[in-house]
This record gives sequence, C-alpha cells and structure tokens, in this order.
Amino acid sequence: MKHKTAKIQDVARVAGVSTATVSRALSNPQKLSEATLKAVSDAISATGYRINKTAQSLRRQKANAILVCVPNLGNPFFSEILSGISKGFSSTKYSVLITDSQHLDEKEMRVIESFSDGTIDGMICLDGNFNSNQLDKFSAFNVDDKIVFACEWVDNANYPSIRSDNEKGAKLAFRHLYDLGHRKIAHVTGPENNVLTLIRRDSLNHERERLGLPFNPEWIIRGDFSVASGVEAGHRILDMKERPTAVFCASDEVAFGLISALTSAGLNVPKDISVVGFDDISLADNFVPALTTIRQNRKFIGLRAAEKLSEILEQNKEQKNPYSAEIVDVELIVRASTSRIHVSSSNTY
Amino acid sequence: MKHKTAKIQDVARVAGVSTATVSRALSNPQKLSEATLKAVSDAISATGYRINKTAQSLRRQKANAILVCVPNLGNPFFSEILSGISKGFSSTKYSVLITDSQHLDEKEMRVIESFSDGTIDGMICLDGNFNSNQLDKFSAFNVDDKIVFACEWVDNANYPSIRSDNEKGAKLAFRHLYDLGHRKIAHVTGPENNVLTLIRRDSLNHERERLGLPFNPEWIIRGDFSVASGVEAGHRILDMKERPTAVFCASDEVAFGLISALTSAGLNVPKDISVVGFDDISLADNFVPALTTIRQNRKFIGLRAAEKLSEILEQNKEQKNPYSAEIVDVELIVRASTSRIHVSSSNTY
DNA sequence: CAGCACAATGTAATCGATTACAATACGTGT
DNA sequence: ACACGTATTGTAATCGATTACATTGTGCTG
Repeated sequence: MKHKTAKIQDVARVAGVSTATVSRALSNPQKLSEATLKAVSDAISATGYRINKTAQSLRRQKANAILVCVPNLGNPFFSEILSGISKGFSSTKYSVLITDSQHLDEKEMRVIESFSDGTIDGMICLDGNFNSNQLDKFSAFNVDDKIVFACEWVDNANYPSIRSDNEKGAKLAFRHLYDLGHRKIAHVTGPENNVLTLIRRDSLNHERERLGLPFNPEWIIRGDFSVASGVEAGHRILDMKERPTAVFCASDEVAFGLISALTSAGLNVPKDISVVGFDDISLADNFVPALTTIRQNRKFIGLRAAEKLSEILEQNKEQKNPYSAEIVDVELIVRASTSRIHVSSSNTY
Repeated sequence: MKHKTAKIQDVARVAGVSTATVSRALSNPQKLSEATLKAVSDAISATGYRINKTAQSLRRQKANAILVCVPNLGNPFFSEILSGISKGFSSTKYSVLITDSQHLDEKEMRVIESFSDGTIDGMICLDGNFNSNQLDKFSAFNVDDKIVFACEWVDNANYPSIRSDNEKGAKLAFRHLYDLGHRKIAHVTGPENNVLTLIRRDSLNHERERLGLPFNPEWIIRGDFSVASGVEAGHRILDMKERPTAVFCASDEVAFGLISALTSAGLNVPKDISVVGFDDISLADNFVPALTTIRQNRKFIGLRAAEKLSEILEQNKEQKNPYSAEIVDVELIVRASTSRIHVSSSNTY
C-alpha cells in the first residue's frame, strides 16, 4: 500500500553506502566519519526507515523483551506493581509482556517455552508458588539466572527478589493493636501455600508469644487475600463464642470484606472490632471507615524489580551475582478502622 | 551450557529428513506420510526441539503478538479487562504486550513504531483519547485496520470497538434515582476530553429534560474517574447552598471518594444523599454502604475485543470489514447506597 | 506400456539486520 | 620510498525457519 517500510538495504542505496555502514551508523556511530554519518542519517529520514526488531533479535539472539508473570491479573493489587515495572522498562529497549499464571498448570513449561523460543530474555515473577520440581526445570533449561521475583519469592531457592519487610509489617500491625489495648487479636491469613502467609503469620505468632497474649486457634482464620474470603472470615467471627476485639488481615481486600460483613451484621468498626489491613491499596484511604493498614510500596517494588532484572541481563553472564533479597521498608498507616479498645469488651480479659 | 537449544537442522539430521520436511511436519502435517511424521516427531522429542519464534516471525513477516494500550495501568478498572483480553488470546498463538499510555505524548508514534519494527501485528486500545492528527498517522502508516478499541472509542472514526451501552447505563442510573423520588440529581463526570464523559452526561441531561427536572449547573461536577476526584466532588457538594439529594458518579471509584468525603463530614449515605456509581468493580459489593451501580461486563468486553482482533488479523486483508461497534449490555445493580428520598429533604422542591 | 496426475520430499533462496574479516586509503617514522 | 599502524568502509556469512520450485516415485488410464 502506501508505506512499504524501508529496509536497511534501501537506506544503504540512498545513502550510497553498504548495509554494514548503515548498521554501524545505528549501533556504533563513533566508528564512522562525520560525512557518512550525516549521509546515513539523511537517508534514514528520506526513506522513513525503522529498524526491524525481529530481524535484529534473530541476528543478535536477544529478544529485548521480558515477561511478567502475574498470579491474577484481575486483582488490583498487582496493577500498581505492573505500573512500576512498566515504568522501569520504559526508557530501556525492553518490551514488557504479561502473562496471567492463575489456574495455569505447567506454567513453568510455558515460561521455559517463551525463553527457548526466543521471545523473552528475562522474567519478573510476582508469583512465588513454584515447587522444587518446577524450579529444577528452570535450572535444567538454564533460565534460572534470568528470573527476578517481586513481592513474593521462593523459599530455599536462590533467586534475586525485591519484597516488602513482611515480618516488620505484621509486627507493626500487631503492636499497633496491642498498644490500643487489644489482647484478643485474630488474623485472617493468605492461602496456605503462600510465602507471605507464612511469614506474616509467624511474625504475628512470635509477637503474641513474646507479649504473652492468649491464643485461641479459632482466631487464625484461613483466607486467600480476596474480598470474598474477608466476608467469609467476618461470618466466622460473628459466630464465635469468644470474639476477638481486633483483626489483622493479610490484605486490604480481606479487610474490606471483613468490615463489610461485620457492618452488615450491625457491628461497628472500629468501636466493636478494630481492623488492620495490609498493602495500602489506593482505596484504603477512602474506605468507610478509612482503613488502618501496612503500606507496601508497590510501585517502588515494581520499579526496582525492573532495574534489577535489567542489570542482570546487561551484565556479563560469568560474573553471576550471589543470591540477594532486597527488602523494602513498610509503614504503618493509622486511619479510622482501629481504635482504643472499648471498656465493655476489654473487661472480658 | 547444558541446553544448547536444538534447531530445525538438528531435528532434520536426527530424523534423516530435510529441514523443509520438519517445517512441514509442524505446520502442514497432512502433506507428509505417516512414517516421516513419526520420525520427525521422535526426533523432536529426542532433541528437545522448540521452534524459534523470532526466526519464524521474520520469515513469515508476522509477530504473533498484539499490544494492549492502557490509559493507566495503576487503575484497577483495567485489570479485569486485561484479564479478559489475556484469556481471549490464551488459546491462540498470540502473545499479549501491554503498554501504559498515560502521560505519553506522541503515543501514536510509539505504537506505529511497534507495528513497523515488526513486534506486533495488532492492537487493542483502551484509550479513546486520540486526536485526528494522530489518527491520520495511523492511516498513513497503514495500521488503522489492525486496531480494535475496547470500552472507549474514537468519535467520527471507523474503528471497530466493543463497548458498554453507556447511554442506557446513565439512563438506568438516573431513572433509578428518579423512581426513588429524587429530583435534584447531581453528576460527577469523567475528564472533559473523554468519550465516556460526553455520552453519559448527554444521556443524563436528555433524561432530565425529558422528565422536566430542575437543572442547576453547579450539579454537573467535573471529575476524572479517580477516587480523589470523588473526594473533591464531595467537598464541592458539601459547600453548595442547594445540595442535590442524589449523585450519579461516572465511576465506582468516584463514588467511593464521594461517599468517603460525605461520610467524614457527618452525612449518611444513603439517608442524606443517595449515590450511584458506574462499572461495578469488584469492591462495589463490599463497600460500606454497598454501592448501587451500573455493571459493565468488563471481562466480557476484554474477551470480545480479543476475539474481534483475532478475526481481523486472520482474515484476508482485502475483505475489509465495515465499521462496527459492538454494544455490550449494562445492568443496574441496586445495593445500599441509594434509598427513597427522605421527607425532610424532598420538600425543598 | 507410454503418459500423466499427484503425493512426498529435497534444494536453495529468502526474511532483515549484524559482524568477522577483508580491503582500501592515509599518515608517519626512518 | 618503504613498511606499518590506524581509520573507514565493503563483502559476504550468519541467525533459524519457511516455501517456491524442482525432483522423484507411484498408480492409474487408455
């Protein structure tokens, strides 16, 4: 039609030089004389030439693309991380591909496929749920040194990762409730096989023991980070003989669901029950009541993950970096969903 | 290192056939005899061969990838559409690339670049904010017949699009409030240059006139779909001499911000002011109060957009389809943020 | 059994850019 | 004037898969 895209040959012809020279003009300009450089540059404008990245990738054996593996694209928690990653790569030559790993069995083979069919050079994985079998495949196919984990990670495996200080987060949440006078503190966890679930729960339990608080196994409620699981947890709490006076939720969405369920049942948050979330997603500030939560700097985590992966991909393969987990600080954001314990409920203990 | 990925040559050698035969075994198996097919298939297993898509793309002049252009990746509204798109392409040979077009000037050139450097075959655009200058470039570079719009679209331009019935949505929202006895109905719009803003506002105004309701220009409040703009609108309303008794917001997030601001100021939603949102994002059901809203079937829109683009890309270029806008039905979801007008406030009118 | 259609497979050019190696020109020191 | 280093540019192989065209073989028809 109108635009038959010009190729390097066309530029070479117009500029009166060889294709090699054109190529060099683009990637090694310092090797050429001023005059030819100008000629080539003019020819490029004249022809409207744009490099064909597919051909370039084939020749250079490099895709200039990375893959982000997201557990669930429908979950707003991830959009901001994606946004950070996207920003981190925006000034580089890399394109960002995204895949939803939810309900995807053999997802590790899909990933390996992408590596070996030449479509990606590296991966940022927001999904820490890989078993050792899957990880073995990564190393068998030599892709394990091109993967960076963000937010989540894999225990006992030496992948670089950028993550929040979850331990501190759980501790801050717990201490905040404790300082407000709460002693019966429940926790809605994440899904069982998740690293975040473990570390937050352990940190919480540790803190509870340290402070010598009562423990009721009923108060550890299984969730899955979703709003629905928060609602479910709310119903469980409403049914308890011995209700907690405060709940620490593994995510803001869980907290929203929980508050929604408690409120519908006629309870008041924070008067009857205080609630703390985790993440500080954008809505936390404008929920009713505004949610006290632990802020994860998700955009920063995404950005750093992008930078880290870039570094790894640029550096010489030989000088392998040792294992490194970069821990990003978290912050307690006190809002309206927590309050000093009410006297009538506190005297139970 | 361990895995020097096998190429088609290696497979050919192992199978004792030519590379052409191996290639045919993969893309035109019906042209080969049972015996050679088996030999090739065995050789592929033996060598662990995986096709190199870069080489394939170069030769076939087809990237097998599409780009999704998202106005703001950080906004959860888009995650579910993305999820639908991702699902729509999951069983095809296309990979999905995502780019954030926010604050990106010359974004049309970026897109054209991606088309002409061979990295993408088509695009789904969730951002209708293109001027005619930019659109002219699309057609100058012959990419305009490989673009599908979803959710948003461009007026006066013949791009295929999948979108909600926004007109009906606004009408449903307005009628719902009217039926509850509200007469002073405010509207928080989207950003000024947005097609959704226009169509929803026009539909609302049309409905208001039809019903002969009072119009106070103050009641049309500029927003931008964000929570923050909802908060801002809330403050504006609190300051009004003549307050509306109900507000229709251009997005759920705006509604959240609005409710948050009103509630903080001591008002009760819906007792003092009823609020309707638009979108039915996942949190709407668990906001406090649960939000009455217009449901957009975002996952479906994403899915259909993916299917539509696939069709377009597969079909013969010549048999160009005429302009087509596919309108997806919307639904009023009544929850707790709207109620029959309170007597003390209704008698003002 | 000649002649032809058709099925199965091979040969080699091709997609567009990169780069090792070769070639040329120019300057400089002796 | 010769030898050699250096700067600049060209020639042609290469990345890995696809496919037009050529080739071979087989069966069928008259």
